[in-house]
Amino acid sequence: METVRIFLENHIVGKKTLLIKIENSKLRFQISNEISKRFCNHMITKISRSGKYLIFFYSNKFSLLFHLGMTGYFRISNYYERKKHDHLMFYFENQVLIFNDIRKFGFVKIYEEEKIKFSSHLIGMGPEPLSDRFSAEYFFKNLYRKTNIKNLLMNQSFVSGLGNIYCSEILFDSKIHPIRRVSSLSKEEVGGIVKSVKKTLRLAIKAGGTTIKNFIVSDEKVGYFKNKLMVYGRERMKCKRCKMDNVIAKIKQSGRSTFFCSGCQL
DNA sequence: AGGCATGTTACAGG
DNA sequence: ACCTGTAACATGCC
Repeated sequence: METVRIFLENHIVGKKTLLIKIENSKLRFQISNEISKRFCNHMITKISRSGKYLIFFYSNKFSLLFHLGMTGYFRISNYYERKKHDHLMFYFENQVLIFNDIRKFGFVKIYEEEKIKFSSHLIGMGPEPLSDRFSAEYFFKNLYRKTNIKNLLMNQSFVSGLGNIYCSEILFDSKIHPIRRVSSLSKEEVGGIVKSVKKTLRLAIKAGGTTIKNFIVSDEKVGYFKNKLMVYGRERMKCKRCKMDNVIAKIKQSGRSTFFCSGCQL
């Protein structure tokens, strides 16, 4: 999401929205008809991100909160070319921004600028993983929780923005087995996981994010982190670290796939 | 053909 | 208060 934010910041901040067209209003939440009246002829002043949410700030002191769900993406071009599952178009002077979402788990909502931080979606979020607030000390204070390390990392109220792919990658990097109860983690292990979280995200952002299948940012060269994945999607393959054959395992945790090396993650 | 898997999260219920 | 399962939906792969 950070790479999506950077992409949008580079392309549409400072531009005036001339026309908004709703192609299909059915998303996780219905797209409000108010959107066109409210934002046409106003300028986008800033695009920020909170966890996996994006916020467009407009010059009229209103803002748009987006979530891309599993299959949502933005694309930009010089003219509109219709594609299946397009939901919303923002026309600018020489460009159009399109929000497309196959599975309709994403959404967009309108907020007054002052009120958005109190939105039910943002209010309970944990610290940003790359901020100083997400530290070994913070982590250690949460080891009383009664869950495994994979699910803790996935919990957006513990730390915001980590998705299913990154959680497998992070635990591989820290050599921690995903089913470990968090109460069993030592101070050293917690420190290592925090380091792996920051390292993995920094690398991913540098590589342009993790585009798999439909998670397209644009036609630009982005999404190359998928080429750097160490465990995700590598079931029964050789471990890239310990080199043992056929050791990458795939399990389910709370309904989500987890990949790990049964040789070097303890 | 049909069952299962897929990047997320809101909500219900234990 | 915290944790887990389920549902929302469309598509692709065995």
